[in-house]
Amino acid sequence: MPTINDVAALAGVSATTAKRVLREPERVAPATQERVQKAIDELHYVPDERAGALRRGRNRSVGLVLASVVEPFFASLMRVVSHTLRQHGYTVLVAESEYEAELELQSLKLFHGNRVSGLIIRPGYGSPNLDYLLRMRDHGTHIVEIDYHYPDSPFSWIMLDNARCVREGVRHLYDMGHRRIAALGSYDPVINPEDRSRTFPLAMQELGLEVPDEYRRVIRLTEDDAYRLTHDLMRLDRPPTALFGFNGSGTLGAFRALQELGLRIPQDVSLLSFDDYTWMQVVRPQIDVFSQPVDDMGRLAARLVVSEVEQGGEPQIKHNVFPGELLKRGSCAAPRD
Amino acid sequence: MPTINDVAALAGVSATTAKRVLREPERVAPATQERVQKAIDELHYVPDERAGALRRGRNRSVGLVLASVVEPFFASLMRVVSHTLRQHGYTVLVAESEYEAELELQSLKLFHGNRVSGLIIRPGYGSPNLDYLLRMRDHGTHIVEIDYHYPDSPFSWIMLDNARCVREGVRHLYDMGHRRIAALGSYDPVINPEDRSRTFPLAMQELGLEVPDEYRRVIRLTEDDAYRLTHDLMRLDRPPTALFGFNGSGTLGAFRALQELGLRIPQDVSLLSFDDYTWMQVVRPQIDVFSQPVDDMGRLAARLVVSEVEQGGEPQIKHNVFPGELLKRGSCAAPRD
DNA sequence: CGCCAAAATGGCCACGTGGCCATTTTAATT
DNA sequence: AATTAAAATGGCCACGTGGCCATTTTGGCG
Repeated sequence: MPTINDVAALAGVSATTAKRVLREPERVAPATQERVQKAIDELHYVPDERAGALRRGRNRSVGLVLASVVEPFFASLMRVVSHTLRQHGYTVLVAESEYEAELELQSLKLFHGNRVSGLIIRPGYGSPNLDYLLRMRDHGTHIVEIDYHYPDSPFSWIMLDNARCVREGVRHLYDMGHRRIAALGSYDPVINPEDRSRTFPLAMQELGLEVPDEYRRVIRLTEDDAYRLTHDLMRLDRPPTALFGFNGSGTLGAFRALQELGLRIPQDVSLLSFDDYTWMQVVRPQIDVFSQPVDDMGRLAARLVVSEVEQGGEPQIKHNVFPGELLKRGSCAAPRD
Repeated sequence: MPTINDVAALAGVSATTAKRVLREPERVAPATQERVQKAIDELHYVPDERAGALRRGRNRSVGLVLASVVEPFFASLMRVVSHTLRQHGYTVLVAESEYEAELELQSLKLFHGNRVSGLIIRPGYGSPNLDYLLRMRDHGTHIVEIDYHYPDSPFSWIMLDNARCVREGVRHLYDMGHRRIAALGSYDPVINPEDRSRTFPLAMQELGLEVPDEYRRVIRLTEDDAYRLTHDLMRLDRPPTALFGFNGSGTLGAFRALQELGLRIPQDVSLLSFDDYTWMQVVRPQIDVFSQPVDDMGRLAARLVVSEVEQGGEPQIKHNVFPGELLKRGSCAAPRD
C-alpha cells in the first residue's frame, strides 16, 4: 500500500510538499503540483484515514446502532443517516441490537474501540448499557438517541410524539365502540423499552378502560413475536376486539395470524398500527397507520451529530419531537357485539 | 481518552507489562495482573483499534456495499453478514449504491481510505468501478462479490443460480399457456447490471418466444421504477399476460400498479417473482416466488472474507452457486385468451 | 549586483499501539 | 552462598499521518 512518502519519492519532493498538494495546494508551485499529482495518480495513492484520525485526534466516523435492520423503518433511517453523513465526509459503522441488551453492549464496545466520534443509537436494554453510553460520552463521543430515549436522558434525542399518537389511536378505537383493546407488546425496561407500550395503559385509563392482565405480555418488536402473541390473544375467552401494533413488522405478524385464524378485519377485529409500509396499502383491507417522517428524523440525527462533533466543546442537548399522522384506511370499524 | 500508558502509570508498571495483561496474561504475575486489571477498570480503558490496526498493518474491519438497504433481501444479508463478522471480531462499514455507479464509487473510496481488509459487495455499474475494485485488490483488500458478479470476475463470488431460476420461471409460465411475458427490468451493464434480466430474453428464445421491444425497458430494481413500468406495460395495445419480477420490492410496485389498474391476479395477469417476503403470503392471491437461501449466502460471504484475510497470501478464488426454490401459491394461472 | 521579503520547500515529532529484544527478579539447585 | 535457568518486567521503535517550525529559493527593486 503506497504512502505519501512513496508519492514524494516518485515525484522527487519531500513528504511535506507532497502532502501539501492534497491539503493546501495554493502553497505549492504549479509545476510541482503537477508532478506530485502525477505520482499520486500513478501509485493510486489514497490517504490512510486511520493514521490521519490517530494523529488529528478525531475520527471521521460515526456509529449507528439500530434495533433491527430488517425493520423497514430502521432501514430507511439508516439510508438517510448514511447518506447525510457521507455528504459530510463521514464513514458509518452499523450494528443492530436485535432487541437484545447483550448485542447492544457488544456493538457499543466495538464502536468505542474504533473511537467513533459520534454515535446515533436506538437505545434501551437496561442500565449497564446506559452506563457504557455515559462513559463513551465522558470520553468524548457525541451521542444522539433516536426512536427511544432513556428517562431523563442526558443526550440529545429525536423522537416521534409517541404519547400523543397512542392517545389518538386509542381514542380512534374507543370512539368506534371498542373497549377491549390489546397492544402488541407491553413495556419492559430491558426486553421492550419503548414509549408506545408505556403510554398505552395510561391512555386506556384516561378513558376509564383497563388493560386486562391476560392482554399484557412483554415481547420483542419482531414479526414472529407479534404473530405468536396475536394467536394467543385471539384464543382467549374474552379476546380483544381491536389490536394496536406498535411497529410495522409486528403488525405484519399479527395480520398473518389473523388470516390463519380466519378472523376478518375489521368485522371480527380491528387493526391499527405504526409505520406506513407499502404492503399495508396492497392488502385488503388497507391498514390504518401512524406514519412517521423518517427521512426528516434521520437527516436531523445525522446533522446533530456532525455539528456537535465539529464544533467540539460541551454538547448542546437538544430534544426534538416529530408529529405522527394517522392515516385512516379501513382496518378499524365498530366491534360486532 | 485513557491510553495503555495511563493504565501502566496508575498500576505502577511499564506499558509493556500493562499490554501483556490484555494479550498474554500468562506471562504476568497474578498480583501484577490484578493491579493492572484494577487500573483498566478504573479508567475504563479500551484499546484504540485504529492505532493497533495501523501498527499491525491489518484492520479488523470489512466493508459491505449493498444495492439498497431498504430491500429486505439485502437487509437480511446485512444482518447475517454483520452477525458473522462480529463473531470473528470484525467491525462492519456499510454503504449502499442505491443502484448508482457514482454512489458505489464514493463508497469504495471511503472504504479504501479506511483500509478495510475485506470487502463484500453487490457490484456492477460499469468498468471504472471494476477498475477501482481491482486496484483495491492489488493493494491487498480481499473482495467477495455477492448477488452479482462481473463477467469473468477475478474475485470470489456467491450467487443464486439465476439462469436456472429464470428458465424455470419462464417455463412455468409457458406451460400454463403464456406467450407474452414481460420482465420487470432489462439488462444494462451500468443502470441494471443483473443476471436475471440478462438471461430472460435467452430463456424466452429457447422456447421460441421473443420479447417485444416495447416490453424492454432498463430500470433500477426499485419499487417505484417497477410500479411505473407496470403501469406502462399494461397500457400497451398488446400487454403482457404475465409479469416476471426480478426482486421483491419491484414486485410490490407491480402489485400496487395492477391493483390501481383494476387488473385481477391471476385472471387478468399472472405475477411471478424473486424473493420470498412475508407480505407475499398475506396478499390475495399469494405470490409465486423463487426463494433464496439468504442466510446461507451471507454467512458464507462473511466466512470467505474472514478466512482470506486471516490466512493472507494469494486469495483462493471460489465461486459458489446456491439453488433457488420455486414456491407456487396461486399468482400464476392460464391466460384468459 | 546585492538586498530582502515572499514564495516554496523541507525536517521533525507525536498520536497509541504491537512486536521484538533487553534487563531485572525469582526460585531451584548445588 | 554461589550459580543458573526461568519467570517477570521494561525499553524502544515503526506504522502513516498532521501540525509546526526551519530552511532554501525566487524575483522584484535600488
